Amino acid sequence: MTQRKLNRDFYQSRDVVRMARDLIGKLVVTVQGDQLTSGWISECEAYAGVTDRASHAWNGRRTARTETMYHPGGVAYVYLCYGLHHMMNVVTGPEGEPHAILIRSIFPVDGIEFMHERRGFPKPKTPLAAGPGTVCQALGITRADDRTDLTGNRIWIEDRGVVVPDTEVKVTPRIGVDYAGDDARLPYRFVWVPGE
DNA sequence: ATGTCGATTTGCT
DNA sequence: GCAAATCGACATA
Repeated sequence: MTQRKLNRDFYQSRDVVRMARDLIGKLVVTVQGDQLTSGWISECEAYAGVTDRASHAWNGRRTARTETMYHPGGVAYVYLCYGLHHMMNVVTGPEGEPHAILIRSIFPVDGIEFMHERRGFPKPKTPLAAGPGTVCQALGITRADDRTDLTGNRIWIEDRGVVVPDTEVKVTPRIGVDYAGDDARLPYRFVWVPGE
């Protein structure tokens, strides 16, 4: 059996946009106490280093918050948005290059009941983990998880051998980055649409 | 020190 | 469709 948990080499092995494409169909897992929750990554967006106006690290911006993005690939970048929503990113690439991938949606797999609990038992029609804020809420990820090593035993990503063909992956511009000028139109968002 | 606004979600009109 | 919720990061001074 090959090692399923993605290792540090993987996180540094390819361009951030290619990496975002390849994270579709991988399983993101969190462990909190004896509760394990997980889901297939079904939607994510690449934020490409210092040249990407949509990125927090655009133009080399380096602050206490963005410092995480400059870490070596394979750590989590988690920040607070609108004062109440946590955003979970996967840092990729070599140390010093601030590439990151925002996890926007998952298809829930393990611990679904516990994820419902974390979400406050939303109405049946409400998506459980569709949208970056709800993903973090369902998986129990908060700003305390910023800089968590993704090769550790708190948060990690597994390759379970699921192969998502290009025909099932929609590529679109990113959401909510209108401030980024021309870069707002870059095709850096990947959405898994099974059965397409 | 102060003001603006965000890689959003939810519920109400 | 619209606005409230809610706060820290960042820019400006």
